[in-house]
Amino acid sequence: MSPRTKQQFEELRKDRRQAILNAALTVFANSGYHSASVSMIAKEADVSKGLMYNYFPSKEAVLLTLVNDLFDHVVELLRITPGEVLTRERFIELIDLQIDIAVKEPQRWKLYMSLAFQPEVTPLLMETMLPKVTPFMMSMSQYFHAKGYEDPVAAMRYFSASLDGVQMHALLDPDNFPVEKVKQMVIMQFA
Amino acid sequence: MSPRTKQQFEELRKDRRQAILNAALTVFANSGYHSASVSMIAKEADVSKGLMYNYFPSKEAVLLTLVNDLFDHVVELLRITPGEVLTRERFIELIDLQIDIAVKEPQRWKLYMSLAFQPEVTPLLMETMLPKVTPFMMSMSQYFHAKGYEDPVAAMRYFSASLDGVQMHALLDPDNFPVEKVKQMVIMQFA
DNA sequence: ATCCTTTGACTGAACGGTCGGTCAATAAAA
DNA sequence: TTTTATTGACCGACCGTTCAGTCAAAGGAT
Repeated sequence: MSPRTKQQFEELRKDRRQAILNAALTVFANSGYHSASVSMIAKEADVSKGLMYNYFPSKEAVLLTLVNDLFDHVVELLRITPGEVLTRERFIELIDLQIDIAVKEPQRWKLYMSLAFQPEVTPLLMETMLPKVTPFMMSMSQYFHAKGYEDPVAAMRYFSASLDGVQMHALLDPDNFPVEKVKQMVIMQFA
Repeated sequence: MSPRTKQQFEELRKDRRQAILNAALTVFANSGYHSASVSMIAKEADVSKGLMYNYFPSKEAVLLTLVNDLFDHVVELLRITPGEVLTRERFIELIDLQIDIAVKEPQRWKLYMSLAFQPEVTPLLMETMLPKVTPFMMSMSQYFHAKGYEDPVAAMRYFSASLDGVQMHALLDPDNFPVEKVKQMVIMQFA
């Protein structure tokens, strides 16, 4: 009744699935979500177009999977526990990690940034993003509160806006943007 | 032997052209450049699809015109003269103006931001942008140099990254982002 | 007044091409 | 034979773009 074992199939599917995701990330990051075609992704993944639809129900589903994986990756990297109280060292480490993500994984981060202003995907983006970043936000404003800022929430918003700006510029001009120096300035200012 | 006068035609064309540009800005800002179709723009402008091509050679040309107009608008608003030496008041005014652009003209600025990560248009964008923003950059780093920063260029890059981040967040969450408070914090920090 | 000619803005059907998505047929393994 | 991954021809929809033709307006001629 069963040719290959369930396990064999599962492993096969897992690998193929990942190959497709990797290819999609590359193509999306290089061409942008809308300009990237399913055929391009299939070719990049060395797979037929049809097979894509055996693994994902739609092009959009591929995108959402990628974004979800990205957020999970970030959460795991930062290891923020809800309600965590930040020491100065921890705060500095978080700045360091956050900026490094953009530098070390430009593809993933470019994709994420490029979606921020694509109105038809932004709601879906926010939906999966918000619950995962709120603990981070909370700890941040708590940190600023402890530092004596009169409006910790505003400080937190300014801080995270600055961080995003730095990531953005680091991505758009990776050869000239002085990441390390800027990182030090961010730390000087906020920590 | 003569139909409408030259002048009549010119005025007519000027109005229609602007109507098309306004419609295009709306549609581009709401749907993003790639998702927006020429038909959508035509409908928004109350004009036939064909007429669009009487006024602009291509969809891309419409976009480039919009972007160019935006930059001219910004240059005129900031009134930076090449080589200008900034006083503290002037520097503060520039911060104020820059952030206000994003708040007061969200459509235009959203469009501009959404293009930053659309790889096939970015080169064209940079081409028309760079010569117009370099005077600004120069004056900035000169200001930081005068303030005694040891690396004025890095400071300038950090500063403009922060500004972009603030504009970005102000656009993405206009209802909750505390623009005025953040503006004061930017001034406190950099001026 | 009435025609007639000339102009260029304007329309909408149509074009070649590409898109996301489907599906019948096949390959391969047990 | 059964099961499941895999293929690529194929579909309808829509894309940006083109173009043959329509139309209102204005002035000269009658």
